[in-house]
Amino acid sequence: MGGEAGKRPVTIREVAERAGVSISTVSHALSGRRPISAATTARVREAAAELGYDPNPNARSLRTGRSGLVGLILRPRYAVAGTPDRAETFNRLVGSIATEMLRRKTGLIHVPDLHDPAVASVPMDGCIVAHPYGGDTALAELVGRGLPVVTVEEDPEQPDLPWAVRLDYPPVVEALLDHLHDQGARDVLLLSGTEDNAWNRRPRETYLAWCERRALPPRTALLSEGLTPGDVPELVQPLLSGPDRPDAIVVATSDFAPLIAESAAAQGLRVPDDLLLAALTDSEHARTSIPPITAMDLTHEALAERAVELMLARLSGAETPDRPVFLTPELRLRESTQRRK
Amino acid sequence: MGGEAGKRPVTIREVAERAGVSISTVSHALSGRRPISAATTARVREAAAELGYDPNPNARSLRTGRSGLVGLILRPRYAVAGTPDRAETFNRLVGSIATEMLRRKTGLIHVPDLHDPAVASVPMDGCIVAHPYGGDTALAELVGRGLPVVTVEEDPEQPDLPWAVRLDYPPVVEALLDHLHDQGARDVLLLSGTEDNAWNRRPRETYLAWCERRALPPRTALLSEGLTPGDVPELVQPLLSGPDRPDAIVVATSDFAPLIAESAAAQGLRVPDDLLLAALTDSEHARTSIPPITAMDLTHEALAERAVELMLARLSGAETPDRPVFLTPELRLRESTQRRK
DNA sequence: CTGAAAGCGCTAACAC
DNA sequence: GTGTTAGCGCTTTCAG
Repeated sequence: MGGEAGKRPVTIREVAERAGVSISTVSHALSGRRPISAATTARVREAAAELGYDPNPNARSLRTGRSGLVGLILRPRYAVAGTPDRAETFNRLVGSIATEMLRRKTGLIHVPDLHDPAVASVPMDGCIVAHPYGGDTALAELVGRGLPVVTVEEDPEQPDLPWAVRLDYPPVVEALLDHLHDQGARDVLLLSGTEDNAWNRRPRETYLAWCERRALPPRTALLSEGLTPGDVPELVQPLLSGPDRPDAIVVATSDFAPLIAESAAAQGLRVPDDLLLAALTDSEHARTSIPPITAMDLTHEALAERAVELMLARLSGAETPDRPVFLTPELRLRESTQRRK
Repeated sequence: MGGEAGKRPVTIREVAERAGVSISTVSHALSGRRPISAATTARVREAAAELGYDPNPNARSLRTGRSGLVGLILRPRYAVAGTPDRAETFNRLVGSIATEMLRRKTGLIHVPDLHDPAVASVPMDGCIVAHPYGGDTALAELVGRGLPVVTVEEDPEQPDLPWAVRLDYPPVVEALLDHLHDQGARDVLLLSGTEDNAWNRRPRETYLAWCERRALPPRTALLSEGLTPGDVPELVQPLLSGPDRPDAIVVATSDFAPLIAESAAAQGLRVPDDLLLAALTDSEHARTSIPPITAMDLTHEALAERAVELMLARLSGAETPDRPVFLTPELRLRESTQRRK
């Protein structure tokens, strides 16, 4: 207790002096890494407590080569730049990872900027990279440094890196498309995001394959995740007008789904009667929109739990697994894809 | 690129050898902290790039005494132990702080456990402590170490510490109580949480003062934030039965509000007709409950922004402010307190 | 069971 | 403009 801000921290040397022993004895008494007599240990502990000694983590890490800290890098640009609304996905993943790390009593560092030399680099023993891009540069950089990395979702160019937690999109996306087809959709438009990550790539691949199998012409377009809500209607408007308008839309970014529903309404199209609508991530917007919008829940809490587990296993020297961990997203069917009979 | 995991990191010494200069020249060429000829600088940069040199952050911090990292400690127990549902508040604050720190290009560390000696301590230049308890031990510990601390909400026992972002509860809680009174409530029950922090203390104080001013008998009870949803109904049931049941309830934890509405319904009481209901923090549960529940939004995004701003100012040597920063929570009036005429 | 001393990689005085 | 060197605080040999 007590003590004013800015005062010099207590060092091991001071503890040693006070306890009347050498600094190595202090180190060993406190760490228990070699036998020290009970009496000495007690004296050292007492001195340390009285002085309020707290070992300097930098000195320790410099010596041992480990910091006990894990880094976290969230790749998608919009995660940081996005509006508060858009932040839900980000918050959910970050919050889950932080919670899981706290449970495991390991510090987590949000890595500010790997490439900017003006930004101090970060003392981490390993790093979780979430939603890497295809051929991700940050990922390559870390791996190049020899740092143990675990990814949340795979780098789509390196899908088989074993230290990863992946989402198994195909069955879920197919289930969604089949559902739309069952509801009568014959002209499904896919609006992907522009970030080149697994979340945009895999569902698109599945969609194209599905269209081919069903002998339906694929229709795709892009809608950047970074758009402001105000931009969406005018981009979507043209897609909804004309005789060849789609009868179903699957949009990646769920925050845009309600805006699409509104645009449709402005053209006299009702959801789900005239247009089926689904999103590839879940959010409050999707749930509370009227009508509620069918969405794929990426189960961030589960992703976080497994990623942390994998990272800590890797740091404890576990064997390289044969393949990534696969999790299945949850399809949340709601009114927006349920045609009233 | 390239390079396999586990290989020894490149040190400044190797860069110096490769560039054919001394290590101090490398240091200065890279940091620009003293004039080095353009030719030498170029050679050094090239050598560093070829080798994939990344300065060891521990060595640097040990030397300079600063890590460029800020810690974050979230005090409420339920923040970590809570259910995924309860995590919304936590996620929102953590996500906002992380986002804000990333914008400011400063690393953020979630501090795992300050007291557990088995947990490595953390190299932080300062620490944000969110929602401290009355006479908070972690806060005292950090201050005792001389570490610059900024709090999100105040330690209720030390309300005047200037390095804090506080919420100005009284006017908002009064507005809520007045609103309930306007809607006919004459017997308002306050269900506080059990965490001894500002969020529980301040509204309670305001409530008691308000009751006295209105000459109404105060009625309060506790409902721990850590309860599982299943526990709530049986605890609330007795409060809702009998002739002296309240005609309005203000419950701190917003996740419990819908459960209280259900308990009321089970006893034949409708919200808002027979019972007004409001919560002291906002959440998806409150917004999407039927009816939607009036709640106080703690504006975590704003809290985060100001706290980060304050911390970085403090670390840059800004003067101690005269008083804490005050923010006003937002009252979200919804159907649960709107009596149908 | 305890002490002395090397050295982790870096920055900043201090020479030249 | 560049090199040499001390030393940040700790853990860990190596001696005793």
